[in-house]
Amino acid sequence: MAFRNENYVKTLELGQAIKRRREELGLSLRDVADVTGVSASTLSRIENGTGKPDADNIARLTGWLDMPMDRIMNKQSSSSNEVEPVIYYPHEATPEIVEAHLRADKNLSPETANALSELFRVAYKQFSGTAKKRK
Amino acid sequence: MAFRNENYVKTLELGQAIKRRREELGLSLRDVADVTGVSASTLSRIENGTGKPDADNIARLTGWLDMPMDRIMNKQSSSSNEVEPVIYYPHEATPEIVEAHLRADKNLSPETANALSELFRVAYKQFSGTAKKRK
DNA sequence: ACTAACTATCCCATCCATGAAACAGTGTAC
DNA sequence: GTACACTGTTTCATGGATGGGATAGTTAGT
Repeated sequence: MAFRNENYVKTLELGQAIKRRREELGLSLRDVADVTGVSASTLSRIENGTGKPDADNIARLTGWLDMPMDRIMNKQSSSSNEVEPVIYYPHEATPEIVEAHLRADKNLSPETANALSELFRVAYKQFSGTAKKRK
Repeated sequence: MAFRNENYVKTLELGQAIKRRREELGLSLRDVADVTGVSASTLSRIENGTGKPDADNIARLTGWLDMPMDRIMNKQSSSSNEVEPVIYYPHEATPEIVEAHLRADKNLSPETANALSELFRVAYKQFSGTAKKRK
C-alpha cells in the first residue's frame, strides 16, 4: 500500500487560464511578463503545458489572475473534510483589468488610455455597490 | 520600476508549520516522508528553511497539513487597489485635459474624440464628488 | 563493552525550471 | 521593394531542488 498521495499541480489548467486571460486582454507574452515578472519564454512553456512552473511563478501568475492557488492544485487533505470546490470568475471587469487592456491597445495614446481608464474607474466606483452579485 | 511583484512563497512559515505538526504527532521525518511522498532529506531542508520547495511538494505538504496554499504565499492580487499601475500618469484627469488629449490623439477620429470627451465630461460632473484619485 | 534501530543532517549526481538571446513568422510603415 | 517592430517559440548555459545514500548522534537491549 505504501502511500498514495495524489497531490500535485494541475499545470495545464493554469496555463489555459493564463492564456485565456491574456488573450482576453489582448496582451502579448512580453506584456504579461513585464507585469508579473515571469519571463516570456517561461510563460510560453506554461501556457503550452510544458514542464512544471516553480512555486514563485505560480504565486505570481495566480496573483495576476486573482485566482486562489488551490484552484490549480489537486489536493487531498489528510483530515478528509471535503473542501468546497472553488469556482473561479475570471471575467469581472475591474478597473485594473480595463486599464491593462486599454494600455495594451497600441491604437490608443497613453493619454487616451489613461483618460478612459479614469472614466471607467469613476463609473465602476459609482455602480459597484449596486451591481455587486457574485456568489 | 517596470513592475513590482511581491508574490512569493513564504517557505519558512511552511517549514515551521510542518515541524510543529510533525512534532505534535510525534512523527519522524521519515514517517512524514512516507505519508506525503516528500523525501526525508527534502523535508529536513524545508523545515530548516533551506531553499525553496517545488510546487508539487508544497501541494503534498499543505495537503497533509490540510492548509490552504495561499496561506504560505505572499499574494498581491491584480484587483487590489494598492497595486501600483505599471505606468503612472500623474496628471489630473479633468475634462479639459482629457478633451485635449483625445483631440491630440491622431488615432481617433474627431467624432470619436468628441463623443468620448462629452462622455467623460458628463461622468466627471456626475461623479467628481465620489471619485477618488490614485496615489 | 557491542550491536541494532532509530534519529536528523549532509553530500552528491541527476534532473529540470529558468531567463536571456536567437530564431522564424507576421504585419506595418516608409 | 526594404527595413522595422512586433509576435510566439526554441535553444542554451546556469542555477538549484531533488532523493538516495553516507554520516554522525542517540537510545535501548543484550
